[in-house]
Amino acid sequence: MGPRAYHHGNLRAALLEEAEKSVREQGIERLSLRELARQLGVSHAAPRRHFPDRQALLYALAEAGFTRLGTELRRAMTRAGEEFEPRLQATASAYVRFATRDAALLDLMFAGKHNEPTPVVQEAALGALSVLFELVEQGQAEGVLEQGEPGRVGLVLFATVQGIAAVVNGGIVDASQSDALIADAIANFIRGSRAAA
Amino acid sequence: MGPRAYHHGNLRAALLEEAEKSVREQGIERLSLRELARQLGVSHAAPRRHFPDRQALLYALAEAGFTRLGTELRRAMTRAGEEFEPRLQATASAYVRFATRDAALLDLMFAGKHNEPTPVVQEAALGALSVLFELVEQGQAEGVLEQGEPGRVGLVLFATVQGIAAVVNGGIVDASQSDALIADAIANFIRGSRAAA
DNA sequence: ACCTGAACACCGTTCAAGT
DNA sequence: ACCTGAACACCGTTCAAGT
Repeated sequence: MGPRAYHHGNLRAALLEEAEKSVREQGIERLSLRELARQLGVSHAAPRRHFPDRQALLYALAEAGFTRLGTELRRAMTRAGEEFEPRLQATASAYVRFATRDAALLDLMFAGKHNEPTPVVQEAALGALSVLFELVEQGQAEGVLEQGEPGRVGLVLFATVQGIAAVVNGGIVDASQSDALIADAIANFIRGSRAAA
Repeated sequence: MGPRAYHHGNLRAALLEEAEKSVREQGIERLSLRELARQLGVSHAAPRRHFPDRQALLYALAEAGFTRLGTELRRAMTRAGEEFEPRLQATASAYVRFATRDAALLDLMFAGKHNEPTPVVQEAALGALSVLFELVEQGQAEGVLEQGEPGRVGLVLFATVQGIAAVVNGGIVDASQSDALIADAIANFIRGSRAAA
């Protein structure tokens, strides 16, 4: 099961790996199938066996991105202990860290508007975001957050972390202020959704 | 001062207008300088007089986008009357409307991470976003929002509306639920930032 | 099954030259 | 000052052909 030579059965995985690196370093627009093929030592037509066109590669990248995001969020959540608020803070922090390190990939993952999302990407997205909804359920179970459909307040939470990521990535706020913004926004979210006691 | 023929002194404005339409209909990736030139009946090298390269055109589009966003936000705010909460709701609504109608342009405006923002774009952005900060100041003056630096809570507000826009544009939530999400998120923001009374 | 090489229609960018 | 036309180096995509 060890990795074989790239152009002997492992080309798909190699393409994804190289593409993810390229997107991180150069952005989506600069991602070139021909350049990828060159770096992996195959002909420019070889990728077509694994990805029928450029868009198919982008979809695969988005799916892999959601999978990785999900595992990073879950790890951050579990490492933060059992208490609700630190858990939420840590998870939001992990989200923004992902978004900052892979800004172009995040754009790709949530492109959604200009190239309709594949069902398989949709599913991967919901899997990653389920961590946030679990957190909301925990908060509700502990009586910290207001009751009601978890979906409603979960959506507000998701919008909150996504908004922080967008503001940081948009260059509106300096990266050094990122932690402070996370703390403010999450504290604000909790206060706003707090159970009436 | 009336509009002269496109290829006689008005090419720059014509390029911007046509490019904005193209970005709205086809997204940024499909925007082609050669195609634009074709549609306007000039040679493919003519745009170069007004925009040294493709990126320069994108920056100009972003700047124009922020200017338009600013006027739309301000109009929505003033039309909503004097009361704080309806004003905030209306302004957030206008923001999301802009984001929905010009999703690709919004991406371009906040690209920031992968092509560093020009100072002139930065300034246009701050001008548009100043509407949000004014709203925060009004809320503070009326004692509805907590005191403290308006920048801090203004940033949280901005992250909130940007997050709503991202969630709606990302296809996570159906467009029909968009109004409900806005109402929820803004109400949540106000509760979370409410003055301790 | 997987890859190659040539071909096609497109790009952005550059530059000498025209008016 | 503003635009043209040819040229260059790159794309994504297609397809017959190789192993």
